[in-house]
Amino acid sequence: MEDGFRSGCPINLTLEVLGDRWSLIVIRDIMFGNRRHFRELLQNSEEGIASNILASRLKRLLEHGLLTRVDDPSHKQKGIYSLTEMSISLIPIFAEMGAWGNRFLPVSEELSIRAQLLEEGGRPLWNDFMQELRVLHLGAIRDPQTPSVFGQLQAAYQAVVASREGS
Amino acid sequence: MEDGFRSGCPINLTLEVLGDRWSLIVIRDIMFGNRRHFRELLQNSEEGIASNILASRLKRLLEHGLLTRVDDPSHKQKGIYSLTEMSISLIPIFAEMGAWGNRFLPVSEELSIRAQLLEEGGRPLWNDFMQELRVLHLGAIRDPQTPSVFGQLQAAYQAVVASREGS
DNA sequence: TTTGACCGATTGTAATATGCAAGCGGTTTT
DNA sequence: AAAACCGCTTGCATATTACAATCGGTCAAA
Repeated sequence: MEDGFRSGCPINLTLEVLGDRWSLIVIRDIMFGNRRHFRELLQNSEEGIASNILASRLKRLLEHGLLTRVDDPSHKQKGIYSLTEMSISLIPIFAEMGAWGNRFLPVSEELSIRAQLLEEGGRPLWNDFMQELRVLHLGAIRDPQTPSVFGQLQAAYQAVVASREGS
Repeated sequence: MEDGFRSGCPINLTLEVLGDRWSLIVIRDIMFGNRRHFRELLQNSEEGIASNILASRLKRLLEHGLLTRVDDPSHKQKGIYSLTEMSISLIPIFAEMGAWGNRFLPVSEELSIRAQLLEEGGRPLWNDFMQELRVLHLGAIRDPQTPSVFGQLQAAYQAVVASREGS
């Protein structure tokens, strides 16, 4: 029974794995921002993660099976980080967290549009997005029927940014 | 713009408010365990929260509007902690976290049954439960039509515990 | 009316996590 | 050959956490 966890409660276990201020941020950036390299995650970070924290979180997420890493064939020092089924399955949690934050916290307009679309799209959209992430990160075969959710989210974000610059 | 938050992203903001190892545990115990006093939260804690951490989390959650506190008329030193609409609205997040933990982490049977029921019940059950929590914590009027979700979850938990003791 | 259990916290101390800046040896680009 | 970039580490200061003991006050029972 004693595996180092505080309790076997599903919510507690989820918190023990993901309940800190950075782990989900890293996964979010890989997932929604398609950042696949260390430097991409470091330099494009909206919240300004420190390099040592990023390094420790990537290591931890690898250990817990939420990410995988392969060498980048185009650059001997780069690694490519990918989501796993475990982290792709976090989409509903991200969607609900985004919806809750949108409702109760002082979100900025351009960063909230994706959360809003995910909430409105509901489970069917989440499933499409998860399938798309399996294609991107797990090498699954893409179904040409389903439109790209990733593209939709990006386009909506760009549209808000553009409209705000124009105003 | 500068309100002390790292960014205006809904997911980041949610993490800044709830992204630690204890805040959601405290809310979970109030919500699913109906613990309303400091000592109840402290002594019945499955994970063994320390008293100073509990005190600081309760204070923080009050400040963020996730809990309210009133004096207990039956005891001059006791306070009664209640959920708010903001924390009751966390039900979908708890449900999704529970479902994810159930699927990917080494949960214990008796503590996972409630997460399983919440997942199977889906949005309609969540809505019933949220309405029930409004009755318990916000003084809303109870609809005698809808059966008690709280009672269902408790009964299922007890049943698992009993069956395990019997085996 | 005394006693002992209980009340919501607070304090002290040590361990751990985080934030920040600089730098590592090496690779790739110019 | 020089400069930019690569993932990642180190050192150090600060903040958060864990753990145990304890606070002054309240309550119920003897």
